Amino acid sequence: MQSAGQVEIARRPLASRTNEIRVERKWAHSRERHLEAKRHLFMEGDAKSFVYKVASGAVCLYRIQRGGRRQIIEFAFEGDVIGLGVATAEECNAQALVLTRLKCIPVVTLVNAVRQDASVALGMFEALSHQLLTSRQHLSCLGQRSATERLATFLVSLSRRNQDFGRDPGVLMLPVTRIDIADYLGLTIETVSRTFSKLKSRGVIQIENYKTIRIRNVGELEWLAGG
Amino acid sequence: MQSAGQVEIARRPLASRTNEIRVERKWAHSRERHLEAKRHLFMEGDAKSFVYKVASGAVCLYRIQRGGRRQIIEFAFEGDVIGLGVATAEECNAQALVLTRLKCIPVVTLVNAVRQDASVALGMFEALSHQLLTSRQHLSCLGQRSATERLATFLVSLSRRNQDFGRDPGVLMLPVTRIDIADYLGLTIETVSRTFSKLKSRGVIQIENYKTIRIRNVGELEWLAGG
DNA sequence: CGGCCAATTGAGTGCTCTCAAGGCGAGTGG
DNA sequence: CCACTCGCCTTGAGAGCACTCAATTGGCCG
Repeated sequence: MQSAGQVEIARRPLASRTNEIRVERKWAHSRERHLEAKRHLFMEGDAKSFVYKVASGAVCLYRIQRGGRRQIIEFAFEGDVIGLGVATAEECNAQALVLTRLKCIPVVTLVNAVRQDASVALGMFEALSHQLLTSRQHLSCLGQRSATERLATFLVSLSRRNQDFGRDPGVLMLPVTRIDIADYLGLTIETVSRTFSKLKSRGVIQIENYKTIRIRNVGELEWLAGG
Repeated sequence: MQSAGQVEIARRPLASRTNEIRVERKWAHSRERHLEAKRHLFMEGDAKSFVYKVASGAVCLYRIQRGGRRQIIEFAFEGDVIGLGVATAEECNAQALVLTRLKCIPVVTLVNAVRQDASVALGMFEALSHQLLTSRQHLSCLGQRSATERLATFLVSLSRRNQDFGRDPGVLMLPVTRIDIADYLGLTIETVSRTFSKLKSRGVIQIENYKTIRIRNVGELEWLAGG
């Protein structure tokens, strides 16, 4: 299906360190904005005027469905980009979960930067590409997994994120309520709560308090999360 | 939150007719490949060597989970792009559902084109952006909706696609089996079948044969699909 | 006609949801 | 310091929807 040469070149595809640096510079020089917990960054249908990057805190992207049920599409934590895409209007709502600092680049500025500098374009492409992957993984999770597996998957992803940021992967400080978790995992708050209890009684986790979870058996948690 | 000027400029964002034309030219000059039904285009983990566009036929992108269950991430029909993203390896499996013709551009070629021509980059960005939107909509569907609503959503999306391609939106020629639908909607084949029967008995659809569905009550189908 | 595959239908189970009550912790006021 | 309240979480009981297992039907092809 392909020669060794093609594979070789494919190993350094659109992504690269250079892009990252150029893009980082853009973010570094951008304006910063603070958002209190529960405040909305934007609502579905708003004209898309900025692209954001979470500097600290946490934001959730969600959509409301008929019947008033809420689906959280994604949690955006430190380093995550929000609002990328070619649409002229926002496609979902964005709400801060806790006090959050955001880097903001006006779409106008970004479009110009993208036209002038291919590296910036590729940097954005990378970010978008990563979001697509995340979204598809989440999709698989919702389509196939039980409540226990979904929650385990969520906890493992938080643990991995801790590790990536040099924090203790064994202690999870949940920046979210049970309701948020439920809406993210496509469950009800009661099921999430029961599932936490089940994991606790199985000795997989320990619940220090509502917002702090200690992982006692990483192996089993990861097994439940499915690999 | 923004001035009128910003909104004005935001109305012609990264997407544009020019990009489309430049990108179309790329596709037009690309190599074509034929794939018989059930054949795989690529498997998860394969080195990413081409980006594809469906010229005719249908492809499904799927992942296998522990326990052997399959989640279909996306159906790719005529005009849809497959394999975009910065990863060096394929992230899911791609299998032809029927005899399919594909346009292929080597990743190497694409990367060069992207570096030289910002329009091509933006065209790819658009495609990726669209895929993200689709994926998120599908995610919401799986997270929140009942079997009936999910199937209705699927049928409505097929109907819309028919309309977009100038075909009769009232007659759906399913290029997929019940199993495919089940794996796409996160249901079992029996539930899909029962749901078809329910829609039939409610007079919403008419089942000409397994592969041909006639919509008898668009309004109710769209209502079930949730808007 | 018989074999095969896909789809349908039925019966029973189980996981998650709904509805409802109770517990925990923080903040407030007497 | 304690009682009260409020928000968030937990736990319980029962119902319902989708799943599992199993049998049957329908269409296609040799």
